[in-house]
Amino acid sequence: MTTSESDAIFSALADPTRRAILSLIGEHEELTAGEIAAHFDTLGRTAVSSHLRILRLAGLAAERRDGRFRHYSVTPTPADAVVSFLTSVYQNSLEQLASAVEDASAAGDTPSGVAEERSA
Amino acid sequence: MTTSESDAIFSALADPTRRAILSLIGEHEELTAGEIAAHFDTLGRTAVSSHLRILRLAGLAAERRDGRFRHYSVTPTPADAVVSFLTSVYQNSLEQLASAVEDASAAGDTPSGVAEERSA
DNA sequence: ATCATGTGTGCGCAAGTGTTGACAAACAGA
DNA sequence: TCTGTTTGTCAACACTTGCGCACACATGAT
Repeated sequence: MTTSESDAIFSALADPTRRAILSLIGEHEELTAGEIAAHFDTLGRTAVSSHLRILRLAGLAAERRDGRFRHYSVTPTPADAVVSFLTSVYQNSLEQLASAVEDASAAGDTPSGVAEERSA
Repeated sequence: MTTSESDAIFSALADPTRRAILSLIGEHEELTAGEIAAHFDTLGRTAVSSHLRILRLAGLAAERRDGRFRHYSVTPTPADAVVSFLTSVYQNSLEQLASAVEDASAAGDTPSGVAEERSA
């Protein structure tokens, strides 16, 4: 079992633009490539397309082709590789992680924009 | 509000070597830079030192200076930025994430090596 | 004081990554 | 069929990143 899969995921997540795209898609159900590109005036369609390709290959985004449109959505399964990495490293503070997740879950708000760190 | 902090974290996590280092440190309480470097025969000490610097700047690893030694440990606080990003994107499947975390928490084993994806 | 050890840093090189512009493919409408 | 729209892909460029080497710094031992 190689590191290829978690590698792809973490690499994909490394780019702030891709995280922003993923967040953007997450806010909506589905978004076409054009809609996504429209949200980033500092970015060309080619760049967005490249990022979408990487997200797709990493298994973080799904593509649904509908005529000439391509609708993108967030892959329903949370990134297992991310979770298992976190649990392996932070096994000591797992309770904190779990409570943080439940906390955010309880909040259940509609996040707008890229996820930012809080007070930290 | 910049993306600087989560940026640093995700960038740091993007490198498989750095994830391996973080996992390695996580298995032990503390490790000196030399001990860490010794675990990677394909890697020079300089490279390890650079990685440790990046992990430190990202707030993922802590350094304790003891004489001429430098002991590294995993920062007790799990990466909040990671969690809040995941929760923002995967708010729909938050329950899965939470259960996965609790699952791993219940297992409570001593992971050896970098966290790998399971059957996926 | 001198030497040996543990470790970080600056420099240059090789490799990887993102962005852009131009082109091609798939499809809808007239 | 012809045209316009939506989108992906290819080639080229600039930028960034990781690596090893040599050196410097700090500390401990002789």
